[in-house]
Amino acid sequence: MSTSNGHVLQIPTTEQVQMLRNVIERFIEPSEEEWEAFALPLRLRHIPKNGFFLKEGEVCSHVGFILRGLVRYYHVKDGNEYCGNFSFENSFVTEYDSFLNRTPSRYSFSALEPTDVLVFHYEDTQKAYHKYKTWERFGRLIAERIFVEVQRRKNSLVFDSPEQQYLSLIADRPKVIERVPQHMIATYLGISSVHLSRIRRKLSGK
Amino acid sequence: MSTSNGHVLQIPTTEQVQMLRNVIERFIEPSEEEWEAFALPLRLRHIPKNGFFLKEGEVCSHVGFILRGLVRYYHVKDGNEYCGNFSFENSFVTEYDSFLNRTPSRYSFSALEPTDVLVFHYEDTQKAYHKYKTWERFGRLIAERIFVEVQRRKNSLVFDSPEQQYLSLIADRPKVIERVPQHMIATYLGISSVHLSRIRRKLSGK
DNA sequence: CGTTTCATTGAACCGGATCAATTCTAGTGG
DNA sequence: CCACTAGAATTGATCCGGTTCAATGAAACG
Repeated sequence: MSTSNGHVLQIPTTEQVQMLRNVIERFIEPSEEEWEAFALPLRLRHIPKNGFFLKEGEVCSHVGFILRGLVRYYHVKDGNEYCGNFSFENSFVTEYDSFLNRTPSRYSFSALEPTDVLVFHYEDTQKAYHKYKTWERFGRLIAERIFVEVQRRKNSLVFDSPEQQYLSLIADRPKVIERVPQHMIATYLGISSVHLSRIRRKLSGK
Repeated sequence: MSTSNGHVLQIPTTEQVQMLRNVIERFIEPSEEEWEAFALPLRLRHIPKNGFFLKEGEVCSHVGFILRGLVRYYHVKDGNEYCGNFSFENSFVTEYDSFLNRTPSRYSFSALEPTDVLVFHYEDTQKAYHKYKTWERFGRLIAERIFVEVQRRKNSLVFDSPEQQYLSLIADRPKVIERVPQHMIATYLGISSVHLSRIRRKLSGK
């Protein structure tokens, strides 16, 4: 089975679907019927290292749930890449702006490691929202959650120095430090890789 | 009638409630029963110029809908105020992080003009969410919308120069230029008021 | 009408960028 | 398994955008 983009989609295993269910049940408790309706259209997609979940200019048609691996999103400006965020296993990934408004994405999403993603299609999410109050609720809770997340990130960009932001990364998101190349972290922090290197040296001398 | 904070709350007029209804019906079409259930707990709150909608350290217990006036939110750091955003009539205002997670707000919200706000209480929103699918849906749509908004803003902070951001403000949000003092716009853009002044001079010379 | 707050302008200074050279590291093929 | 290579990280030297400090000009306001 494959999409119009040429991506190969497969039927996920029970274990894989269970990983997603565990996360979802932190938010809601769907009945068996509700769960079935939701889980049926789920597909598994493998993205090789440096492969794309979404390319700039495409309309984002899926929400992804990362089972394994690491996806970053970035923007290209003047030939340089600027990373917006990094997503790891057990979290969701999508370009919500493009997804919700059916407009071309200005950002690309690529895998920094071999990555497995459970995807569900735009039409299927909308159907689930319309048909089941539970899924409508789940959609709300997720949207609220990611809103708070990006709001905090925005405030951090404005209020915290690059050094403070880096320290917060170490404390709150060690996976980023461990698994993302340094020059990408630098663009995420809005500084040059040279400057990040100097910050690291300064910090290690304490 | 007044809250524990000492804010005076009044019963809104039909016209005032209608203003909110007009906005809401761009998203959903509630039945009369659904509308009544939602509208009943609505209260009107007046905030004088330089008065507060929410103070740093308080838990945000209301969502506000601005009928008239202008509210900004800001953070105090080293004795300086940094504005996060400005909200005008016909838009919603709340500290969603504090509101949803029942944690103290790190930001203050104050009125830059005499402001009238329709407020609904946290408990009432949660009741409406639980009882009616329509309101659950509305909550989702609003959360999605403000997520996209703050996401765009975050990206703009990273990718656009202060000058470009100022030009976007003029083009997309002229009310901010017209009704917000310049030094507050400067902190919103993350630059000093001196620098904003120079940007303006440069632009006016074109 | 004086007082205070806000916007503009000039001068000195500084954080972080850029440019360029040098390790360090990981991946590749022989 | 080692040698080679290309990308990644570090370090030094230089440069520039934007800040801070300080003074002046212009509104807003009691």
